[in-house]
Amino acid sequence: MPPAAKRPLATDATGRPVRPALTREYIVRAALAILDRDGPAGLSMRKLGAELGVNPMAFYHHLPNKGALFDGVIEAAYAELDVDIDGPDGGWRNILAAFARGLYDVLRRHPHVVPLVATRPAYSPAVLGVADRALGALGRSGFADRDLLVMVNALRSFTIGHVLAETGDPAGGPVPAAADAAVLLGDYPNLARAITGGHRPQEQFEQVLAALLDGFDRWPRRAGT
Amino acid sequence: MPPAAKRPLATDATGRPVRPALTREYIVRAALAILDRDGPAGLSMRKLGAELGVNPMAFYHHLPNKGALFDGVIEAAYAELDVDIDGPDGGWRNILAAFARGLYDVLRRHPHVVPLVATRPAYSPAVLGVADRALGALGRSGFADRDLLVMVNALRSFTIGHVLAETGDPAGGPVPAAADAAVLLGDYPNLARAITGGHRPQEQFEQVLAALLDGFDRWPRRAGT
DNA sequence: ACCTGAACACCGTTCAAGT
DNA sequence: ACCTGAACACCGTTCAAGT
Repeated sequence: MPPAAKRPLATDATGRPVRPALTREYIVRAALAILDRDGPAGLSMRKLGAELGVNPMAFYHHLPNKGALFDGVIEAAYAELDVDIDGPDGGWRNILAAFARGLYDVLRRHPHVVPLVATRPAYSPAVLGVADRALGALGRSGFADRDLLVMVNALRSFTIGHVLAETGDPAGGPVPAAADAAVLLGDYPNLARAITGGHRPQEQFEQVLAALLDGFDRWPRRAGT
Repeated sequence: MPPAAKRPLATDATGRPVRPALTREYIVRAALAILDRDGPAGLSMRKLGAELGVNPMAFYHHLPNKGALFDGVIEAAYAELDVDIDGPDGGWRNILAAFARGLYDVLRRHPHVVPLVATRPAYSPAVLGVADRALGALGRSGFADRDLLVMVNALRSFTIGHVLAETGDPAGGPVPAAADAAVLLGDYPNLARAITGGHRPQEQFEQVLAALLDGFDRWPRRAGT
Protein backbone atom coordinates (compact mmCIF):
# COMPACT_ATOMS: atom_id res chain seq x y z
CA MET A 1 0.00 0.00 0.00
CA PRO A 2 1.10 3.64 -0.58
CA PRO A 3 2.74 5.71 2.20
CA ALA A 4 -0.60 7.52 2.66
CA ALA A 5 0.45 11.04 3.72
CA LYS A 6 0.31 10.71 7.49
CA ARG A 7 -0.92 13.58 9.60
CA PRO A 8 -0.21 13.64 13.33
CA LEU A 9 -3.08 12.22 15.34
CA ALA A 10 -3.52 15.42 17.37
CA THR A 11 -2.48 19.06 17.01
CA ASP A 12 -2.81 22.18 19.17
CA ALA A 13 -4.32 25.54 18.14
CA THR A 14 -1.19 26.52 16.17
CA GLY A 15 -1.16 23.21 14.31
CA ARG A 16 1.84 21.93 16.20
CA PRO A 17 1.52 18.24 17.10
CA VAL A 18 0.71 17.67 20.73
CA ARG A 19 1.26 14.58 22.82
CA PRO A 20 -0.96 14.10 25.87
CA ALA A 21 0.26 12.04 28.80
CA LEU A 22 0.88 8.42 27.94
CA THR A 23 -1.99 6.39 29.36
CA ARG A 24 -3.60 3.10 28.42
CA GLU A 25 -6.62 5.04 27.20
CA TYR A 26 -4.56 7.34 24.98
CA ILE A 27 -2.44 4.52 23.56
CA VAL A 28 -5.49 2.43 22.72
CA ARG A 29 -7.29 5.29 20.99
CA ALA A 30 -4.22 6.04 18.91
CA ALA A 31 -3.93 2.36 18.00
CA LEU A 32 -7.55 2.31 16.82
CA ALA A 33 -7.00 5.44 14.75
CA ILE A 34 -3.92 3.96 13.09
CA LEU A 35 -5.68 0.67 12.44
CA ASP A 36 -8.56 2.53 10.79
CA ARG A 37 -6.18 4.60 8.71
CA ASP A 38 -3.44 2.14 7.71
CA GLY A 39 -4.82 -1.33 8.39
CA PRO A 40 -3.12 -4.09 10.36
CA ALA A 41 0.23 -3.71 8.58
CA GLY A 42 0.42 -0.17 9.98
CA LEU A 43 -0.06 -1.15 13.60
CA SER A 44 3.20 -2.35 15.08
CA MET A 45 4.53 -1.38 18.48
CA ARG A 46 7.41 0.34 16.74
CA LYS A 47 5.29 2.33 14.32
CA LEU A 48 2.88 3.25 17.09
CA GLY A 49 5.87 4.52 19.07
CA ALA A 50 7.08 6.60 16.13
CA GLU A 51 3.60 8.06 15.63
CA LEU A 52 3.30 9.07 19.29
CA GLY A 53 6.89 10.30 19.51
CA VAL A 54 7.82 7.79 22.14
CA ASN A 55 10.06 4.79 22.54
CA PRO A 56 8.10 1.64 21.65
CA MET A 57 9.11 0.10 24.95
CA ALA A 58 7.22 2.78 26.84
CA PHE A 59 3.95 1.00 26.05
CA TYR A 60 4.95 -1.98 28.14
CA HIS A 61 4.47 0.11 31.26
CA HIS A 62 0.79 0.46 30.42
CA LEU A 63 0.02 -2.80 28.62
CA PRO A 64 1.54 -6.25 29.14
CA ASN A 65 1.80 -7.10 25.43
CA LYS A 66 0.38 -6.53 21.97
CA GLY A 67 -2.56 -8.81 22.62
CA ALA A 68 -3.68 -6.50 25.40
CA LEU A 69 -3.38 -3.59 22.98
CA PHE A 70 -5.72 -5.44 20.61
CA ASP A 71 -8.16 -6.08 23.44
CA GLY A 72 -8.13 -2.38 24.23
CA VAL A 73 -8.85 -1.55 20.59
CA ILE A 74 -11.79 -3.97 20.59
CA GLU A 75 -13.07 -2.33 23.73
CA ALA A 76 -12.77 1.12 22.17
CA ALA A 77 -14.72 0.03 19.10
CA TYR A 78 -17.42 -1.68 21.17
CA ALA A 79 -17.80 1.53 23.16
CA GLU A 80 -19.44 2.99 20.05
CA LEU A 81 -22.11 0.30 20.18
CA ASP A 82 -24.99 2.11 21.81
CA VAL A 83 -28.13 0.04 21.42
CA ASP A 84 -31.33 1.76 22.47
CA ILE A 85 -32.71 -1.00 24.64
CA ASP A 86 -35.59 0.84 26.24
CA GLY A 87 -36.78 2.66 23.14
CA PRO A 88 -40.39 3.47 22.23
CA ASP A 89 -41.09 -0.12 21.23
CA GLY A 90 -39.33 -2.54 23.57
CA GLY A 91 -40.58 -5.70 21.90
CA TRP A 92 -38.03 -8.52 21.69
CA ARG A 93 -37.92 -8.34 17.91
CA ASN A 94 -36.98 -4.67 17.90
CA ILE A 95 -34.41 -5.07 20.63
CA LEU A 96 -32.66 -7.93 18.83
CA ALA A 97 -32.79 -6.12 15.49
CA ALA A 98 -31.35 -2.97 17.07
CA PHE A 99 -28.53 -5.01 18.60
CA ALA A 100 -27.69 -6.71 15.28
CA ARG A 101 -27.87 -3.47 13.28
CA GLY A 102 -25.83 -1.59 15.87
CA LEU A 103 -23.11 -4.22 15.78
CA TYR A 104 -23.20 -4.29 11.97
CA ASP A 105 -22.74 -0.53 11.80
CA VAL A 106 -19.89 -0.41 14.30
CA LEU A 107 -18.01 -3.19 12.53
CA ARG A 108 -18.43 -1.60 9.12
CA ARG A 109 -17.08 1.64 10.54
CA HIS A 110 -13.93 -0.19 11.66
CA PRO A 111 -13.33 -2.92 9.09
CA HIS A 112 -9.77 -3.59 10.22
CA VAL A 113 -11.00 -4.32 13.73
CA VAL A 114 -13.40 -7.03 12.60
CA PRO A 115 -10.87 -9.87 12.53
CA LEU A 116 -9.98 -8.94 16.10
CA VAL A 117 -13.51 -8.90 17.51
CA ALA A 118 -14.17 -12.08 15.52
CA THR A 119 -11.49 -14.05 17.31
CA ARG A 120 -10.69 -12.40 20.64
CA PRO A 121 -13.27 -12.73 23.45
CA ALA A 122 -14.33 -9.37 24.86
CA TYR A 123 -14.87 -9.24 28.59
CA SER A 124 -14.85 -5.50 29.11
CA PRO A 125 -17.52 -4.07 31.43
CA ALA A 126 -18.99 -2.12 28.49
CA VAL A 127 -19.71 -5.27 26.52
CA LEU A 128 -20.91 -7.32 29.46
CA GLY A 129 -23.07 -4.44 30.67
CA VAL A 130 -24.85 -4.03 27.34
CA ALA A 131 -25.42 -7.77 27.07
CA ASP A 132 -26.74 -7.97 30.60
CA ARG A 133 -29.14 -5.05 30.18
CA ALA A 134 -30.33 -6.43 26.85
CA LEU A 135 -31.06 -9.80 28.40
CA GLY A 136 -32.92 -8.05 31.20
CA ALA A 137 -35.10 -6.12 28.76
CA LEU A 138 -35.70 -9.26 26.72
CA GLY A 139 -36.83 -11.11 29.82
CA ARG A 140 -40.30 -9.65 29.41
CA SER A 141 -40.66 -11.50 26.11
CA GLY A 142 -41.36 -14.83 27.78
CA PHE A 143 -38.47 -16.69 26.10
CA ALA A 144 -36.24 -18.85 28.28
CA ASP A 145 -33.00 -17.16 29.35
CA ARG A 146 -30.99 -19.86 27.61
CA ASP A 147 -32.83 -19.28 24.35
CA LEU A 148 -32.36 -15.53 24.57
CA LEU A 149 -28.62 -16.01 24.91
CA VAL A 150 -28.65 -18.36 21.92
CA MET A 151 -30.44 -15.68 19.90
CA VAL A 152 -27.96 -12.96 20.83
CA ASN A 153 -25.00 -15.22 20.11
CA ALA A 154 -26.48 -16.26 16.78
CA LEU A 155 -26.97 -12.64 15.74
CA ARG A 156 -23.43 -11.86 16.81
CA SER A 157 -21.97 -14.82 14.90
CA PHE A 158 -23.93 -14.11 11.75
CA THR A 159 -23.16 -10.40 11.81
CA ILE A 160 -19.46 -10.95 12.31
CA GLY A 161 -19.33 -13.63 9.63
CA HIS A 162 -21.20 -11.38 7.25
CA VAL A 163 -18.95 -8.37 7.81
CA LEU A 164 -15.84 -10.52 7.53
CA ALA A 165 -16.98 -11.68 4.11
CA GLU A 166 -17.92 -8.14 3.18
CA THR A 167 -14.90 -6.15 4.30
CA GLY A 168 -12.59 -8.19 6.56
CA ASP A 169 -8.81 -8.12 6.21
CA PRO A 170 -7.42 -11.27 4.65
CA ALA A 171 -5.38 -12.95 7.41
CA GLY A 172 -1.76 -13.23 6.31
CA GLY A 173 -1.45 -10.53 3.71
CA PRO A 174 -3.52 -9.46 0.71
CA VAL A 175 -5.04 -12.06 -1.59
CA PRO A 176 -3.53 -12.64 -5.08
CA ALA A 177 -6.42 -10.73 -6.73
CA ALA A 178 -7.04 -13.61 -9.10
CA ALA A 179 -9.89 -15.72 -10.34
CA ASP A 180 -12.59 -13.25 -9.47
CA ALA A 181 -13.52 -13.29 -13.11
CA ALA A 182 -13.49 -17.08 -13.29
CA VAL A 183 -16.94 -17.09 -11.75
CA LEU A 184 -18.27 -15.18 -14.70
CA LEU A 185 -16.42 -17.32 -17.20
CA GLY A 186 -19.30 -19.67 -17.64
CA ASP A 187 -17.68 -22.63 -15.90
CA TYR A 188 -20.26 -22.26 -13.16
CA PRO A 189 -23.56 -21.35 -14.80
CA ASN A 190 -25.74 -21.58 -11.70
CA LEU A 191 -23.38 -19.38 -9.70
CA ALA A 192 -23.10 -16.92 -12.54
CA ARG A 193 -26.87 -16.66 -12.84
CA ALA A 194 -27.36 -16.14 -9.09
CA ILE A 195 -24.72 -13.42 -8.95
CA THR A 196 -26.05 -11.23 -11.76
CA GLY A 197 -27.13 -7.90 -10.37
CA GLY A 198 -24.34 -7.41 -7.82
CA HIS A 199 -24.01 -8.20 -4.15
CA ARG A 200 -25.78 -5.52 -2.12
CA PRO A 201 -24.47 -6.80 1.22
CA GLN A 202 -26.58 -4.52 3.39
CA GLU A 203 -29.82 -5.70 1.76
CA GLN A 204 -28.76 -9.30 2.26
CA PHE A 205 -27.97 -8.59 5.89
CA GLU A 206 -31.48 -7.24 6.46
CA GLN A 207 -33.03 -10.12 4.58
CA VAL A 208 -31.28 -12.75 6.68
CA LEU A 209 -31.83 -10.82 9.90
CA ALA A 210 -35.57 -10.91 9.23
CA ALA A 211 -35.41 -14.64 8.49
CA LEU A 212 -33.58 -15.31 11.74
CA LEU A 213 -36.11 -13.32 13.76
CA ASP A 214 -38.96 -15.13 11.99
CA GLY A 215 -37.32 -18.40 12.99
CA PHE A 216 -36.91 -17.29 16.61
CA ASP A 217 -40.58 -16.29 16.63
CA ARG A 218 -41.53 -19.97 16.55
CA TRP A 219 -39.56 -20.85 19.68
CA PRO A 220 -41.57 -21.67 22.82
CA ARG A 221 -42.30 -18.95 25.35
CA ARG A 222 -44.37 -18.23 28.39
CA ALA A 223 -47.40 -15.95 28.59
CA GLY A 224 -45.50 -12.72 27.51
CA THR A 225 -46.08 -10.53 24.43
CA MET B 1 3.42 -23.35 23.95
CA PRO B 2 5.57 -26.44 24.69
CA PRO B 3 7.95 -27.95 22.07
CA ALA B 4 5.34 -30.68 21.50
CA ALA B 5 7.44 -33.73 20.53
CA LYS B 6 7.45 -33.38 16.77
CA ARG B 7 7.36 -36.46 14.59
CA PRO B 8 8.33 -36.24 10.93
CA LEU B 9 5.32 -35.75 8.70
CA ALA B 10 6.03 -38.91 6.67
CA THR B 11 8.16 -42.03 7.13
CA ASP B 12 9.01 -45.04 4.97
CA ALA B 13 8.54 -48.72 5.89
CA THR B 14 11.61 -48.73 8.16
CA GLY B 15 10.49 -45.62 9.98
CA ARG B 16 13.06 -43.43 8.32
CA PRO B 17 11.69 -40.01 7.39
CA VAL B 18 11.05 -39.63 3.71
CA ARG B 19 10.73 -36.50 1.63
CA PRO B 20 8.70 -36.68 -1.57
CA ALA B 21 9.39 -34.31 -4.43
CA LEU B 22 8.72 -30.70 -3.56
CA THR B 23 5.46 -29.71 -5.21
CA ARG B 24 2.79 -27.17 -4.42
CA GLU B 25 0.50 -30.02 -3.41
CA TYR B 26 3.03 -31.52 -1.00
CA ILE B 27 4.00 -28.17 0.52
CA VAL B 28 0.38 -27.23 1.11
CA ARG B 29 -0.49 -30.55 2.76
CA ALA B 30 2.50 -30.26 5.07
CA ALA B 31 1.49 -26.70 5.95
CA LEU B 32 -2.02 -27.86 6.87
CA ALA B 33 -0.61 -30.68 9.02
CA ILE B 34 1.68 -28.25 10.86
CA LEU B 35 -1.12 -25.76 11.34
CA ASP B 36 -3.33 -28.48 12.80
CA ARG B 37 -0.54 -29.68 15.09
CA ASP B 38 1.14 -26.45 16.23
CA GLY B 39 -1.26 -23.63 15.45
CA PRO B 40 -0.44 -20.45 13.55
CA ALA B 41 2.71 -19.70 15.56
CA GLY B 42 4.16 -22.97 14.23
CA LEU B 43 3.65 -22.15 10.58
CA SER B 44 6.42 -19.91 9.31
CA MET B 45 8.23 -20.36 6.02
CA ARG B 46 11.40 -21.03 7.99
CA LYS B 47 9.89 -23.67 10.27
CA LEU B 48 8.12 -25.31 7.35
CA GLY B 49 11.50 -25.47 5.61
CA ALA B 50 13.12 -27.06 8.64
CA GLU B 51 10.31 -29.60 8.91
CA LEU B 52 10.62 -30.62 5.27
CA GLY B 53 14.41 -30.58 5.32
CA VAL B 54 14.64 -27.85 2.72
CA ASN B 55 15.77 -24.26 2.45
CA PRO B 56 12.81 -21.96 3.15
CA MET B 57 13.48 -20.14 -0.08
CA ALA B 58 12.74 -23.28 -2.07
CA PHE B 59 9.02 -22.69 -1.54
CA TYR B 60 9.12 -19.53 -3.59
CA HIS B 61 9.57 -21.61 -6.72
CA HIS B 62 6.18 -23.18 -6.13
CA LEU B 63 4.24 -20.40 -4.41
CA PRO B 64 4.57 -16.63 -4.87
CA ASN B 65 4.27 -15.77 -1.16
CA LYS B 66 2.87 -16.84 2.20
CA GLY B 67 -0.61 -15.65 1.30
CA ALA B 68 -0.69 -18.16 -1.54
CA LEU B 69 0.38 -20.84 0.95
CA PHE B 70 -2.60 -19.90 3.11
CA ASP B 71 -4.91 -20.08 0.11
CA GLY B 72 -3.60 -23.56 -0.63
CA VAL B 73 -4.25 -24.62 2.95
CA ILE B 74 -7.82 -23.32 2.71
CA GLU B 75 -8.27 -25.26 -0.50
CA ALA B 76 -6.94 -28.44 1.13
CA ALA B 77 -9.36 -28.08 4.03
CA TYR B 78 -12.32 -27.34 1.77
CA ALA B 79 -11.47 -30.48 -0.22
CA GLU B 80 -12.74 -32.44 2.79
CA LEU B 81 -16.13 -30.79 2.45
CA ASP B 82 -18.12 -33.44 0.64
CA VAL B 83 -21.79 -32.55 0.79
CA ASP B 84 -24.16 -35.21 -0.45
CA ILE B 85 -26.23 -33.05 -2.73
CA ASP B 86 -28.22 -35.72 -4.50
CA GLY B 87 -28.94 -37.88 -1.46
CA PRO B 88 -32.11 -39.87 -0.81
CA ASP B 89 -34.03 -36.71 0.10
CA GLY B 90 -33.03 -33.82 -2.13
CA GLY B 91 -35.39 -31.28 -0.61
CA TRP B 92 -33.94 -27.78 -0.26
CA ARG B 93 -34.05 -27.95 3.51
CA ASN B 94 -31.93 -31.10 3.63
CA ILE B 95 -29.47 -29.82 1.08
CA LEU B 96 -28.89 -26.56 2.96
CA ALA B 97 -28.64 -28.35 6.31
CA ALA B 98 -26.12 -30.81 4.87
CA PHE B 99 -24.05 -27.93 3.52
CA ALA B 100 -24.05 -26.10 6.86
CA ARG B 101 -23.27 -29.23 8.89
CA GLY B 102 -20.56 -30.29 6.46
CA LEU B 103 -18.89 -26.91 6.72
CA TYR B 104 -19.27 -26.91 10.50
CA ASP B 105 -17.59 -30.32 10.76
CA VAL B 106 -14.71 -29.44 8.45
CA LEU B 107 -13.98 -26.22 10.33
CA ARG B 108 -14.09 -27.90 13.73
CA ARG B 109 -11.63 -30.49 12.46
CA HIS B 110 -9.20 -27.69 11.51
CA PRO B 111 -9.74 -24.94 14.10
CA HIS B 112 -6.53 -23.12 13.22
CA VAL B 113 -7.67 -22.80 9.62
CA VAL B 114 -10.92 -21.06 10.55
CA PRO B 115 -9.48 -17.52 10.76
CA LEU B 116 -8.10 -18.06 7.25
CA VAL B 117 -11.30 -19.27 5.61
CA ALA B 118 -13.12 -16.52 7.51
CA THR B 119 -11.12 -13.74 5.88
CA ARG B 120 -9.60 -14.98 2.62
CA PRO B 121 -11.94 -15.51 -0.35
CA ALA B 122 -11.72 -19.02 -1.78
CA TYR B 123 -11.94 -19.29 -5.54
CA SER B 124 -10.62 -22.82 -6.00
CA PRO B 125 -12.48 -25.00 -8.50
CA ALA B 126 -13.43 -27.37 -5.67
CA VAL B 127 -15.30 -24.66 -3.78
CA LEU B 128 -16.90 -23.10 -6.83
CA GLY B 129 -17.88 -26.52 -8.14
CA VAL B 130 -19.65 -27.52 -4.94
CA ALA B 131 -21.45 -24.21 -4.75
CA ASP B 132 -22.53 -24.40 -8.36
CA ARG B 133 -23.83 -27.97 -8.07
CA ALA B 134 -25.63 -27.11 -4.85
CA LEU B 135 -27.35 -24.16 -6.50
CA GLY B 136 -28.31 -26.40 -9.38
CA ALA B 137 -29.89 -28.97 -7.08
CA LEU B 138 -31.66 -26.22 -5.12
CA GLY B 139 -33.11 -24.81 -8.31
CA ARG B 140 -35.91 -27.37 -8.12
CA SER B 141 -37.09 -25.77 -4.87
CA GLY B 142 -38.75 -22.86 -6.63
CA PHE B 143 -36.78 -20.16 -4.79
CA ALA B 144 -35.24 -17.37 -6.84
CA ASP B 145 -31.56 -17.85 -7.65
CA ARG B 146 -30.70 -14.66 -5.81
CA ASP B 147 -32.45 -15.85 -2.68
CA LEU B 148 -30.74 -19.23 -2.82
CA LEU B 149 -27.37 -17.52 -2.91
CA VAL B 150 -28.38 -15.34 0.03
CA MET B 151 -29.30 -18.49 1.98
CA VAL B 152 -26.01 -20.21 1.23
CA ASN B 153 -24.03 -17.11 2.13
CA ALA B 154 -26.00 -16.66 5.34
CA LEU B 155 -25.32 -20.25 6.39
CA ARG B 156 -21.66 -19.78 5.57
CA SER B 157 -21.41 -16.54 7.55
CA PHE B 158 -23.24 -17.90 10.56
CA THR B 159 -21.28 -21.16 10.60
CA ILE B 160 -17.93 -19.39 10.34
CA GLY B 161 -18.89 -16.85 12.99
CA HIS B 162 -20.07 -19.62 15.27
CA VAL B 163 -16.93 -21.72 14.90
CA LEU B 164 -14.74 -18.63 15.36
CA ALA B 165 -16.43 -17.96 18.69
CA GLU B 166 -16.21 -21.64 19.61
CA THR B 167 -12.62 -22.48 18.73
CA GLY B 168 -10.98 -19.77 16.64
CA ASP B 169 -7.43 -18.58 17.22
CA PRO B 170 -7.27 -15.17 18.83
CA ALA B 171 -5.72 -12.89 16.20
CA GLY B 172 -2.48 -11.41 17.55
CA GLY B 173 -1.47 -13.88 20.21
CA PRO B 174 -3.26 -15.62 23.09
CA VAL B 175 -5.73 -13.71 25.23
CA PRO B 176 -4.75 -12.68 28.80
CA ALA B 177 -6.91 -15.48 30.28
CA ALA B 178 -8.63 -13.03 32.60
CA ALA B 179 -12.08 -11.99 33.60
CA ASP B 180 -13.77 -15.22 32.58
CA ALA B 181 -14.93 -15.52 36.15
CA ALA B 182 -16.17 -11.93 36.29
CA VAL B 183 -19.32 -13.00 34.49
CA LEU B 184 -20.18 -15.27 37.37
CA LEU B 185 -19.28 -12.66 39.96
CA GLY B 186 -22.82 -11.40 40.18
CA ASP B 187 -22.14 -8.08 38.50
CA TYR B 188 -24.23 -9.27 35.57
CA PRO B 189 -27.14 -11.26 37.00
CA ASN B 190 -29.04 -11.74 33.73
CA LEU B 191 -25.98 -13.00 31.92
CA ALA B 192 -25.07 -15.27 34.81
CA ARG B 193 -28.56 -16.77 34.86
CA ALA B 194 -28.59 -17.38 31.10
CA ILE B 195 -25.19 -19.06 31.17
CA THR B 196 -25.90 -21.61 33.92
CA GLY B 197 -25.71 -25.10 32.49
CA GLY B 198 -22.77 -24.59 30.15
CA HIS B 199 -22.45 -23.69 26.49
CA ARG B 200 -23.08 -26.81 24.37
CA PRO B 201 -22.04 -25.10 21.11
CA GLN B 202 -23.12 -27.92 18.83
CA GLU B 203 -26.67 -27.91 20.21
CA GLN B 204 -26.83 -24.15 19.75
CA PHE B 205 -25.60 -24.52 16.19
CA GLU B 206 -28.40 -26.96 15.39
CA GLN B 207 -30.96 -24.78 17.13
CA VAL B 208 -30.04 -21.70 15.13
CA LEU B 209 -29.69 -23.67 11.90
CA ALA B 210 -33.27 -24.84 12.31
CA ALA B 211 -34.42 -21.28 13.01
CA LEU B 212 -32.70 -19.99 9.88
CA LEU B 213 -34.28 -22.68 7.72
CA ASP B 214 -37.68 -21.95 9.26
CA GLY B 215 -37.17 -18.33 8.35
CA PHE B 216 -36.16 -19.17 4.77
CA ASP B 217 -39.27 -21.35 4.52
CA ARG B 218 -41.39 -18.21 4.48
CA TRP B 219 -39.64 -16.68 1.49
CA PRO B 220 -41.57 -16.53 -1.78
CA ARG B 221 -41.16 -19.32 -4.33
CA ARG B 222 -42.66 -20.66 -7.50
CA ALA B 223 -44.75 -23.83 -7.87
CA GLY B 224 -41.94 -26.25 -6.68
CA THR B 225 -41.92 -28.58 -3.67
C1' DA C 1 7.12 5.34 38.43
C1' DC C 2 8.07 6.03 33.96
C1' DC C 3 10.91 6.12 29.88
C1' DT C 4 15.22 4.84 27.04
C1' DG C 5 18.77 2.06 24.23
C1' DA C 6 20.83 -1.96 23.15
C1' DA C 7 20.17 -6.58 22.34
C1' DC C 8 17.79 -11.21 21.37
C1' DA C 9 15.26 -14.24 18.78
C1' DC C 10 12.54 -14.26 15.46
C1' DC C 11 9.86 -12.93 10.76
C1' DG C 12 8.91 -12.73 4.99
C1' DT C 13 11.26 -11.86 1.02
C1' DT C 14 15.03 -10.29 -2.65
C1' DC C 15 18.84 -11.36 -5.05
C1' DA C 16 22.96 -13.39 -6.83
C1' DA C 17 24.92 -17.70 -7.14
C1' DG C 18 25.19 -22.54 -7.79
C1' DT C 19 23.62 -27.21 -10.21
C1' DA D 1 14.44 -25.75 -13.63
C1' DC D 2 15.10 -25.98 -9.08
C1' DC D 3 17.50 -25.17 -4.80
C1' DT D 4 20.93 -22.56 -1.67
C1' DG D 5 23.18 -18.81 1.34
C1' DA D 6 23.69 -14.35 2.52
C1' DA D 7 21.48 -10.22 3.22
C1' DC D 8 17.64 -6.65 3.97
C1' DA D 9 14.08 -4.67 6.33
C1' DC D 10 11.31 -5.59 9.46
C1' DC D 11 8.89 -7.79 13.96
C1' DG D 12 7.63 -8.37 19.65
C1' DT D 13 9.84 -8.45 23.79
C1' DT D 14 13.66 -8.70 27.74
C1' DC D 15 16.73 -6.45 30.40
C1' DA D 16 19.80 -3.18 32.42
C1' DA D 17 20.19 1.54 32.81
C1' DG D 18 18.77 6.17 33.41
C1' DT D 19 15.58 10.03 35.65
